[in-house]
Amino acid sequence: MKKMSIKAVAETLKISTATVSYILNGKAKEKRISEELTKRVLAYVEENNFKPNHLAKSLRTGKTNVIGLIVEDIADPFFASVAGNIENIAYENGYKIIYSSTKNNPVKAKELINTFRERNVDGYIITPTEGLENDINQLINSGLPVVLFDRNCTDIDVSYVGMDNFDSAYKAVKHLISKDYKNIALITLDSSQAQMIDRLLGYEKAVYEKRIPSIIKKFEYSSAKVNNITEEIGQFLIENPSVDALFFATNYLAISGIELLNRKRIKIGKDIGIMVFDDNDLFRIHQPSISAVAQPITEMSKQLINTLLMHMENTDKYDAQEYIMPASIIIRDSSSKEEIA
Amino acid sequence: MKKMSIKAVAETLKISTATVSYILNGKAKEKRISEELTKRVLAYVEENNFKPNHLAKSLRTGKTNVIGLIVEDIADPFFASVAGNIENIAYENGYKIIYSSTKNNPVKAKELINTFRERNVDGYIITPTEGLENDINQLINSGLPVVLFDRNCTDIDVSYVGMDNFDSAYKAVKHLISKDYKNIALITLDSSQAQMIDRLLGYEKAVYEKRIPSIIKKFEYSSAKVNNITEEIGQFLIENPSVDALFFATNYLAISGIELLNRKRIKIGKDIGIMVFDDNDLFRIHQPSISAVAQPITEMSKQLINTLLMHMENTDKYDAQEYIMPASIIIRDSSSKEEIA
DNA sequence: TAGATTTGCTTAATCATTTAAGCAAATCTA
DNA sequence: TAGATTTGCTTAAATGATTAAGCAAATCTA
Repeated sequence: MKKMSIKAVAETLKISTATVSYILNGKAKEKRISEELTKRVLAYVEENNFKPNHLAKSLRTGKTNVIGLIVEDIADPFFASVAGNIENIAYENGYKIIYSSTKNNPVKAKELINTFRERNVDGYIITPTEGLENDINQLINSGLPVVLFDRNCTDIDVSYVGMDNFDSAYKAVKHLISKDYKNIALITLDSSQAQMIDRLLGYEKAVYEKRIPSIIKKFEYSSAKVNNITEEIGQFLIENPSVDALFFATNYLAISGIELLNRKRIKIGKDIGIMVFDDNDLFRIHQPSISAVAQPITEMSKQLINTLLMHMENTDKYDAQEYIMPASIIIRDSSSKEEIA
Repeated sequence: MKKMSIKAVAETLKISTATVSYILNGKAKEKRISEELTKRVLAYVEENNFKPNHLAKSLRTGKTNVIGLIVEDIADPFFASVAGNIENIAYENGYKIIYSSTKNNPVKAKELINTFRERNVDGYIITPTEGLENDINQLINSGLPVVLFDRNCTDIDVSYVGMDNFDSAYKAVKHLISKDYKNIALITLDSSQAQMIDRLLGYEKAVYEKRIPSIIKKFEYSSAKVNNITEEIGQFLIENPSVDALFFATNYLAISGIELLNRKRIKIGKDIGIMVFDDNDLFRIHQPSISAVAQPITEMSKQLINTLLMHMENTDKYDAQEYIMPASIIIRDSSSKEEIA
């Protein structure tokens, strides 16, 4: 079986490549190719299972039908779940996805944007690291479709899909307060990322309102190795014995924290209240179950890919859009002092 | 800033495109380009941050530097973790990864292989569905590098990276037996996939050896919606009251099972022993913690990508290789009847 | 029936690279 | 010093598509 190309097809059918190309691209009518020939070509192509070379097509048209997905870490359940959700809609629309993880490293993030540009991806979905504003602006100024998610970049007119971190943090802490916890510590990252700042501000609004102390423990992102976190949280609890509830600003901080509490036999719920940002199976199954702020992953993913597809279809007019989705506070055992049977 | 190309570079430097191309591809010496000109070109290219068009390069050379990753579900923690692990090594070697999920649907899997072929990916990493033998054979016969993982295809001479499902299932069940559980049920999928069959055979070897009953509950993969599973397991336990331990053949079956046991207030460890295939954070953090067969994800991922890279570098000689990695049985609270403090 | 229009294609440029083959000038050889 | 070799490049074909422009034959118009 010799290698097929439009040229080869044209030669065997004794017509020109242009004709074949027009027919394959559904422009037969428009280009006044006779119905008879159109049928003949389509039949031959079908029969021989010929597919035009995608690279040549991309080279000529400048479209690769590839979407670049740049997340903090593809192995993280939250991002993996988003990846799984956007995949369907992307594939239905003829797009493939190429992914990569920044590990929150701005240098790596910049590199990734550059390699994706070199690869001529048609659109970008990005969870930006700090200091990525310029690079993202360059994409936009080059007319490339971009949608940010999970965390926004301030001062850039770019589409964004995320959730209301401020409000959901506020509500989550208010829930803890309503359950009579009075010394609620926020366990978070030392980060200037918008979503982290919003979570912190939501926490502070809730504690200030009720005039209870603001107790904040910040971790360096770089030192975020699980072992360290577990121990540092232990140390923190020893130094702050009054603390009666913990509000974790991220998933993995919470996992380390829960591990510590279990190890120390501190009773979650009864001895210490827990609330976590970003739900996952683990928190639902844990005994006692862990209250969490659940991001609307499915809805966010849909909005994300649809917004990007919209941008890719209208590259002429640029119209950045923001979607701030509401989170739901899932109340479970860990935020109630009542004894669990 | 006008659009750059090798042609544009050549024109401004008043030399030919061939010269520029040779220099950029490190063939200056070989092609006897003077050192002076080489430096001049490299300096110009560096200064103007010129990168040759990847599509044109791919079209000409037939290499895209893209790896196709086809897994059951990218949102599954196990596959997400593998995706994260292979990413690094792939990127270091100049490869990007495009992923997609089969959802265990053979039709979709075939389609994916075809679209990846159309996209001219340089190599394939695949967790095959059932009935994918022909498609994989076609890839191999076309000289395309393929590595399977997680589950093998019988009767195909193809590279494979996986773990010893038979032996680890056997050991896991033997551990339960040693803890004095006498009616151990296997909760698995109704699947003809090699890894599932091996897990079943490992289970059966262990129970036959000790002359204890073989009790097997099989789920249709298609019916694998979380709610159903939870209820069906409940029903199964009612119908088989003698069962005193559960060995879950997959991750998500276990999650549903644990959810049910917790809901029914059946004490894990004490009332019923638990062992799970495929460890994850959840099982470590759960109270009581859940014993699991842990796949060596990092090692497998490394082997996977390195084997593929090896194949991609030696497309002339084909030499299929199998790596069966040992799993570790992680013994936690759930497989011991001792009371947990 | 002559000119205009429509039909049904084809020609050839273009996208941006790689690479075999070629060729003049410089240098070597004997 | 004439022929051979080496140096340092260039020419041009090829990769496989898309698409504006063109062109002969058929049909319409008045």
